[in-house]
Amino acid sequence: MHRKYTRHADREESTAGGSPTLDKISEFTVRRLSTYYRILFQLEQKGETTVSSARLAELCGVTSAQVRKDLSYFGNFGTRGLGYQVDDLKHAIAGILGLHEQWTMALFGAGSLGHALFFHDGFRDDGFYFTHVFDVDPMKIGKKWRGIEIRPVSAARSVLSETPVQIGVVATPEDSAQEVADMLAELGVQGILNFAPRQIQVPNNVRLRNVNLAMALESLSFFLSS
Amino acid sequence: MHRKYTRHADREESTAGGSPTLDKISEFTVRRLSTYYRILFQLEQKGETTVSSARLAELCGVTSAQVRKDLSYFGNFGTRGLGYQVDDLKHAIAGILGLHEQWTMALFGAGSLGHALFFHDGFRDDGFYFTHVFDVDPMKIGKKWRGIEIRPVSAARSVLSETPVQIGVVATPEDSAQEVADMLAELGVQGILNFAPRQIQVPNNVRLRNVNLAMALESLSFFLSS
DNA sequence: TAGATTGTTAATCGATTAACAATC
DNA sequence: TAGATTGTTAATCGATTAACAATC
Repeated sequence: MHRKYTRHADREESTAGGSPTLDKISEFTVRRLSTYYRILFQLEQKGETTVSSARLAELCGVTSAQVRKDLSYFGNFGTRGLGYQVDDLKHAIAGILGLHEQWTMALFGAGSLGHALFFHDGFRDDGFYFTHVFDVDPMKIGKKWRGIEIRPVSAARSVLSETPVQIGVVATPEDSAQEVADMLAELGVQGILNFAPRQIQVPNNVRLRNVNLAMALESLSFFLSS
Repeated sequence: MHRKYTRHADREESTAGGSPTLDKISEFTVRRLSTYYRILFQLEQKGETTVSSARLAELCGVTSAQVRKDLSYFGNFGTRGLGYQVDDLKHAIAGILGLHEQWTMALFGAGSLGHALFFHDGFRDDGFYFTHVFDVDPMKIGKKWRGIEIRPVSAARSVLSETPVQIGVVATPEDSAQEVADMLAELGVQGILNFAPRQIQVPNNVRLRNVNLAMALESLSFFLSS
């Protein structure tokens, strides 16, 4: 659909009937695309209309060759001699990252982390919407967040069968993370974003991303303690 | 101190008078050490006393060679034929990551993200303690979190000169992130953990880690939209 | 046209892995 | 001792970068 794999797709026959070899793109490239996107956003706000790979690279802390290489996997977005149109490139990257679509998400765990995620503006700006919130705490059940009622986890299976979501966000204590993940997988979510500090197992057809808040601090203290 | 660089340190003269070539260790290795640490913690809780590199690797989703190689940068922690003592290895990795030390942190931004970070147990378990909280919102200033009073950001400079911290945690709106970072750098913090979705600049003597909550979702939607 | 900058190739760099001698 | 598993080397793999022809 929105992807164009100039090099790979044109060269060799696309592997096994299916989507165009997504796996050729590394996690590194995807992460950098997120960064380019954010910086382009800021450049646009500042009123800049064009940007070179060198300038974009400088702002993102990478090399200009890296920027051009990353983009080249998806198409030709620039003009030789001139650089890139900020708005066009931003729009193109949004498309590549899937941010033109609307994503629905169910939140598990309405503790302080769940609360922070639910009200995090960055998600909605990107097209990610929480449509359900579940918790086990009777004190929380029944409350409403932006009009969405917090419901018991025990109701999740039937609720989500009725009105499915694409992504499950796990912000429960670590003990219940795997249980929740199992249910989400069974219900057919496409992806799980896990904030519980525990390795969770999911079947192959579910995409998993783990975010561990302590890890960044541990990396920091490693480099600080010397 | 707690580091032993068998290969590097023994081979070549340690570069320029200083700590033993920390820069030889990649960010990848450090991140995996965090994962090993967490898994070892869980193994210990389950009562397991020894573990092989193969088993540890399986639980962490890496290869056994990777595990042994990562550890080999810091010393010999295992016994040929037998594997590793769970408690010893866990303790050794904690030392490597600097988790035996106590780290003091100042939190900037007492919004819902700041709140979640402040009350995140994982940090204290690792030896990271918030000792100060700052915000600009008059509604929040004066409140206490676990006995710590939320103070105006304008007071941060004098407060932190008086009682310094090692790490600054930025959970402000993105507009003020750079200002806060500048002040923290000036006050001589060693590291900054930034949760604001904005690239911030810091001088070379300050270690910076950015955590962008949206990035994990964007990576997810990239792989889902096909 | 001359200067600038892309898209892409080939070279380099660094991280991962396979393999195995050392040794419990 | 025989079997298991480490620590380490050398081979492989993949990601980054330098360089440049294409071209605005």
